[in-house]
Amino acid sequence: MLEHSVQTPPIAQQSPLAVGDARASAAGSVAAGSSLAVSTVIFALRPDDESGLKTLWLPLVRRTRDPHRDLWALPGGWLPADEELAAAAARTLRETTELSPRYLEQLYTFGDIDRSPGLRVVSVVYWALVRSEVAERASVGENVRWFAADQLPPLAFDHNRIVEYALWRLRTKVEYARIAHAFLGDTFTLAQLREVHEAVLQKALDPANFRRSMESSGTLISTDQHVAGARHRPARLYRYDGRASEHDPPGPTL
Amino acid sequence: MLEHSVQTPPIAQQSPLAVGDARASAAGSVAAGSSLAVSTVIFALRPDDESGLKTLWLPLVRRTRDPHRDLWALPGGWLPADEELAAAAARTLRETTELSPRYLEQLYTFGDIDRSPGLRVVSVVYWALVRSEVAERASVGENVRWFAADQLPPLAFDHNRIVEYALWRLRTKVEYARIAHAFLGDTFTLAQLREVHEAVLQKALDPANFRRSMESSGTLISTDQHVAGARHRPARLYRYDGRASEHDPPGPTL
DNA sequence: CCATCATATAGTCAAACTGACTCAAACACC
DNA sequence: GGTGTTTGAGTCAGTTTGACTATATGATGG
Repeated sequence: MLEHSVQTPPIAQQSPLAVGDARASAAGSVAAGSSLAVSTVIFALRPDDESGLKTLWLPLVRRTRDPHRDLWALPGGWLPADEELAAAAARTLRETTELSPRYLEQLYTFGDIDRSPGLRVVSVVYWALVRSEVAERASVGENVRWFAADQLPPLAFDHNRIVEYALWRLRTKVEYARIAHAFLGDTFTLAQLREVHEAVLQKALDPANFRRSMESSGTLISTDQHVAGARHRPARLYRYDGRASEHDPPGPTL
Repeated sequence: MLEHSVQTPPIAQQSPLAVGDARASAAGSVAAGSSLAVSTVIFALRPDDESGLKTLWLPLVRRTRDPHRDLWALPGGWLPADEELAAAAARTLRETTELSPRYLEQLYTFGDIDRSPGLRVVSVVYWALVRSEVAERASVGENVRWFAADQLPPLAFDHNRIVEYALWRLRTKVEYARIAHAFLGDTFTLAQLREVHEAVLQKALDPANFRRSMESSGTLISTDQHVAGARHRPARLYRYDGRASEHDPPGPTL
């Protein structure tokens, strides 16, 4: 287990801003003068209209004021002084989708001077995963809409870049971390779990090899339940082993 | 190259604040009211006084005002409205150590409500690597001192936690990313590079296997120079292949 | 000049891991 | 009861990895 191997993580860059439905907007001046916002990239799996295969989708909100009025943007808002960062991310998620995140993690802090016209805004961006079935019936309104993650229109600020980075992170992380189950219910079949991996990685995986690697990962608990109904051998239901990963560092997840 | 394998990256948590020698300190109120600071965890390799082996060291600054007056803290300060985040990190690094970073990357943004008494402060924290030889003659004054990374005193705010997280990140990243050379000069022997890895990972590595893995990584360019003088076979000098990693996502490094 | 020392560098070997693939099991459906 | 489809077990070869052996080469000291 030495040095170099496969992938090299990212080193993103500052950039956008995030104000879905920001509230107060007076350009207050801090110690040295910057505004702090929190935004969230929310991923869910949905069947593509055409292929029927599941793909990644995310909700965006329409901006109702300048700058970038009428453009779509990531859900977010100014950080209240009395709210934790992750809590603010979870709240904006809930406000736009009426969902609770199954997984929520800080992505990156974007702070380029020029990413927002006029006011300097620093955005702490989180990324979240929500369950597919729940996302199906998630609220959609005039100013909230779900988009296929790889077919986004030009977004406000540099939110396109943020989503790109979040996608990169999701795709690289799903290969070594146990996060795929965040798209599923408490119990699931290996086929369902594999479907998640295939949707995220955008490539087919060998069922037998996938099974082998998941079983050897030690993160699955097999139940004695099976799903019947399909015209083939019933699949066993599994549950995720919630015990903390031995490799995590400092903090918890949420 | 499927799913689960070795390590699971972190999910740090909010926490500290960072004001080495902060400047203005009026508790200005932003859009919703938080102060934004930038801090940097600066790593260098230094020979341990006793063992002579190289270990990780980092510079801290003594706080000259409340809160936590006289405690040691990470270099940092308030974010000027007209300065990029990474630039602010590099500047505080330069101001405290008179060095330029060979490697600089955003670590995490800490923003727990209670991590600073009184004022809510959100700190964007960077981590940096500097060359060992240069760090040797780095400035040290009454209010700046280098500490062994694994023997820190209680620091201001939750800077202890930040350093722990930065250490975790350095140790996991050195195994898959090409960052070890940031501790070295432009050319180096494989023994020197291995020494860096050993110091960071705190374990001995097999010279032959290390060589094999580095050579197969494709990131080393062998020069035709050798270092003579030692009482053994001369070691070849190598240079790092600066071409961008094919696996990086969105942004550059700095 | 030669023996010795210490590390550089090359090569070997077996266990572990991976991707591709085969095959029996088991249920729905006709 | 036969057919179709996916589950779940197992095989096999190629690759990777850790442990280890062996040779190369210059400095040093007699």
